[in-house]
Amino acid sequence: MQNCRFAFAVHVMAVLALERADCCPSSRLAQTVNTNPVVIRRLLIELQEAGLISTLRGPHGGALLKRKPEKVTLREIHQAVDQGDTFATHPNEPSSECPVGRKITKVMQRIQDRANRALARELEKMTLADVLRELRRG
Amino acid sequence: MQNCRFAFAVHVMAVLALERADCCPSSRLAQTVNTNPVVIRRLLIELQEAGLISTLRGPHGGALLKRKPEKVTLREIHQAVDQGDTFATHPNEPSSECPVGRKITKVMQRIQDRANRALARELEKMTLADVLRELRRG
DNA sequence: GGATAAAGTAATCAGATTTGTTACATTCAT
DNA sequence: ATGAATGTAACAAATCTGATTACTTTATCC
Repeated sequence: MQNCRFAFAVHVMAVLALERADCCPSSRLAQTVNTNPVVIRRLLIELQEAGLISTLRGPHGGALLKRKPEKVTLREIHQAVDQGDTFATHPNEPSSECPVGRKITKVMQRIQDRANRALARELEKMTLADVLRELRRG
Repeated sequence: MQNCRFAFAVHVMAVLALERADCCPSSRLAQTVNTNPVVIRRLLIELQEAGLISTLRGPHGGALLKRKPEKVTLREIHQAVDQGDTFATHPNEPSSECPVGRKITKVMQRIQDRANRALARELEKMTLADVLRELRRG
């Protein structure tokens, strides 16, 4: 399996959404996610660059949602922290002496693009507000 | 990025489709993919279990498509060799003392399911014959 | 029936990636 | 000034993954 940054990010965003206007320090976020504060801070930087949160230094600092949960799609969260492809391509250049090897990379790239777009379309349908709703229900 | 088994599998299946009725040994497949024959053989086992190919031992042995390329979807190839999820979940159990931590795993699982299904739907639309067509065109 | 060529398989290696950790610099409210 | 927080670099540890070696099993052909 792959990295868990998306899961961490959704978790963090959900906690921030519940906190509303209160700043939430990385130490607290780290506790509920059950990881190290530095891991969280690295994540916060990416969420910040994507314009989803802002952070404050100093006492009473921490992270803060910049938008209402209804206005944040899971696609944005995903792209913020996990900009890679859904699956990997050939690690070594395929043989150029084979008609398939010569062109497969380009064809695979097109398949990748379609897969990425399909995934993005689905994540676009879900917002942070939906996640909160599901958390309430169980 | 993740594993490249899907890319390898599509490559292998495309070569087998071009070979038609001829058996193709793992050594030849390994050459065009540019990897080790054992890597290919491990892949062939999975494709075989999925009912997409059959293999023969002994001299003039190798792998052989079981169906026409029009009847093989990329979804089948993907599921055969890459049955995992599109993204990973929390490596460590989230805190049960936080209302989010207590339920996030289940919610993430639902998100995963939707993402997996969306990906599968897209891959279902493409067949091995489509791949061959694109390989011919460039 | 022996030689040969292939798949099947187990064990291991090497490299890359990723998460977690420590330490420290920087910022800012009080 | 102090203290609490982020930002950040460096590194440790674990995991994953592709590649490799070596061997067994199976089947074909002479």
